[in-house]
This record gives sequence, C-alpha cells and structure tokens, in this order.
Amino acid sequence: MVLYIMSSKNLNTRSRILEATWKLMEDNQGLGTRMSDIAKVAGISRQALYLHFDNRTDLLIATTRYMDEKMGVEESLEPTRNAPNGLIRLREFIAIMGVHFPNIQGMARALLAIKETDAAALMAWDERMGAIREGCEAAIKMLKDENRLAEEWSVEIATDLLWAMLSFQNWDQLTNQCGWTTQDYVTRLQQQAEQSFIAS
Amino acid sequence: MVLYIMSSKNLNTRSRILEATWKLMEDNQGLGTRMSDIAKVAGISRQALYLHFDNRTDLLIATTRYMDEKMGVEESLEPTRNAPNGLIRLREFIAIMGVHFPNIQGMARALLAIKETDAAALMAWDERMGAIREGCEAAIKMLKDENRLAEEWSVEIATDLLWAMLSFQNWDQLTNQCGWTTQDYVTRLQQQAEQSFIAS
DNA sequence: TCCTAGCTTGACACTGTGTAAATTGACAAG
DNA sequence: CTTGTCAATTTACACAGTGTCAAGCTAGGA
Repeated sequence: MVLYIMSSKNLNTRSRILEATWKLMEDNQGLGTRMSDIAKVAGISRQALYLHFDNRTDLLIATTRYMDEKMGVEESLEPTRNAPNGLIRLREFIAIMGVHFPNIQGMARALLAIKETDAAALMAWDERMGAIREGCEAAIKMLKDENRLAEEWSVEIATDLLWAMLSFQNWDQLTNQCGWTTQDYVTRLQQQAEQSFIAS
Repeated sequence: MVLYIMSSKNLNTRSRILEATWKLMEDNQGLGTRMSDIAKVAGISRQALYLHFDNRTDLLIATTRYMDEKMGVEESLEPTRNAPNGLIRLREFIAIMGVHFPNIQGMARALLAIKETDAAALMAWDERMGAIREGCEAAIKMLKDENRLAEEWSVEIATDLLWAMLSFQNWDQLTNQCGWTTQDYVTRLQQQAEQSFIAS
C-alpha cells in the first residue's frame, strides 16, 4: 500500500517530466532545450529533475522509450508482419516509416545532435535505427525466399541499402529540404525500392 | 611593401590555424575539439585565435573553404563536365563522391554536429550540399536531354532523390556502419542509380 | 629612437550541467 | 501525537568552454 502510493506519486512527476521533454523537443525541433526549460514546463525545480534522471542523456533516452510506448510503435508494425508477400511487406514498411518519422522528428533531431558527443545517446539512437534495420531485413528476406529479390543483390547488401534509403536523415532531407509531402515520400521510395530490388 | 609583409605574416599564422583545425577535425572525427586545442597545435595562445576569427563557427567555415581550395575540389569535378553522355556523367559523379567523402569526413561530422545549434554553420553546410545537388542535377538533366531518364521521374524529383542517395550521412552509414568499402559504395550506388533513373 | 602590428598573459563574464546540504510539508505507522 | 520517511524545495557552489578586455612584450620599419 505504502509502496503503491509512493511509486504512483513518483510516476506522476516522472511522467510530467517526460511529457514536458517530449513537448519541448517537438516545439523546438529538439534544439536548445535546457534542463531548466524542461523543469519549468513540468512545474518543478531544475534540481528536482536530477531526482528522477541521472543526467540529461538519461532523460532523453527515457523520453524516447516513453514516446514509443505512447505512440504504440510496436502495434503500428503489425500490418507488415501479416503481409501476404514480400512486395506488399516492403511497400507497407515504407508507408509506415512515412507516417512514423513526422511523429518523432523533434526528438530524433535532438538525439542526432547529442549523439556526436554522448555515448549513451548514441546507443539509444543506434537501438532505434537497429529496429528499423530489422524491418528492412525482414522485407528483403521475404523477397529472397520468394525468389523475387533481383539477383545482383545479396540479402545483406540489399538490406544495408534499403536501410540507408529509409534513414531519418534521408526522410528529413526529402521532406523538409526538398519539400516532398509524405505522400511523395512514400510513393517515390516505394517506386525506387521496387525498381532496385524486385526481379523483373 | 608594408602592407605586403603584414598581410603575409598574417596569412602565415592564419593558415597555421586553418591547418591545425583541419588536422584536429580529421584526427578526432570532428568531436570535442576545443579552441584551446586548436591554438595549441597552431602554436599560439587561445586568445590569439580571436584576432583572426570572430568565433568558433567562423573558424570552422573558413576551414571548409580552405580545405576545398587545397584539395582542388573544383578540378576534381572536371571529368564529369567532359562526360560524353548522361550515363557516364552519372557514374563519374558517384565515383567522385566516393573518394571525396572520406577526405572530408572529420570536418563534415563537426559541421553536422554544430549546424543544429549554429545558423552560420548551417549555412556553410547547406552551401556544400548545394554544390553536390548541382552535380546531381547536371547528370539528371543530361539524361533527360538524351531521353534516357525513365519516364516516371521529373528532373526535379529525380535530382532530389539522387541527392539524398549521395548525401554525406548516407555514405557515412553505408561505409562506417555497414562496413562497405569505397569500391562497394561506388559500385552499388551506381547500380541503384542506373536501375532507378535510366529508361530501359 | 619611436611606432605599430601581432601576439602574449592574466583576469573575468556568461551559460549550462551537475552536485551538495539544509529545509519544508505530507503522510503513514507506531 | 510524535516520529520517520521521502519527495521536492532553496541556496550555493564546482566545472568546462566560449568569448571579451586590458596591459604589456617584441621585432621590424620609418
């Protein structure tokens, strides 16, 4: 009973911090968000942040996990797992990335910026990117098993390349710099992936 | 006479600073290089850096220009301009990127890291990337003029996509994370670009 | 001999992260 | 009703790195 109430209160402040971090990351595109800003939005003192998280990196990583949970990333990948064949799976996966990236762009940019100087942030980022790679590999493998992977590609090399095409930075460049809509992004990347990887 | 000697001395210290910055950027992959480190390598006091450059950003940008000059980036692009047709031009351009990126990776990473927080660095980066885009566009246009650009692509969209494929981050991921050699990178990207953009 | 450009040294302001110590207020248990 | 616990608070401080400022040194040219 005691424990329950304590951890509940604890969780409330904790999640208020996580929500505040999330919000600020999205608002500022992840740039220049200080611990004091987060504390202000969460309604606590800056120092109190350190009662819940060891340091800034810790907080950012916890926030990515919190976001994944709240956004139901796992569930959104269901359709790809049930795809009847590799081509559909490839298409589905690209489409899902097209809606996923806009949702995480602020946080992604924040992680990208600090991963250069911060080993833990680098780990968090690599873990996220690793998950995407698995999705790429599953689609490519399915094509291979159906004998529809163009013969010039090995599973590994094709996975590497698809993974690069579906990187956050690629999405960022195509949409935010080139002005592509999500629709453009999905359609064009599907098109290119099919031309590259599917045996004719 | 006075002026000549002054500006000559000035230039010597200045280029010593630029060389030091370049060296440190390559050595540390652009990470955690402080003004004091640069000063030490250049053999002057930290404060003296500010007699030559307004601030850190200014110095990094000047260093990119210095590198371009010393490496003869312009000249290395000659072969693409003389290419007899679009396909060769596309291939040449990709090959040149394959040798260019390893040469600039330390500096590129440094600029990438600070461009998130630094408007001037962002400008320097965008200018570099803009130059690459022009190379992409020239190759795509040549294909279009020869009627060899696959009909599903407009010049602009195809340029956008080729530009994304040939981004520094893409190269970084494929070589440094996936372990591709320069040879792999060039061959595979040429292959994919041809499959995507050349009418069959 | 004097002037001056280029550099040096030492000191300092500012920002942001992270730590430490003493205090308050709530609330559950004896 | 006192006591203990614990989240959170306030105040203060250490530290790193950037950028500024002022005063002084030095070598070379007029």
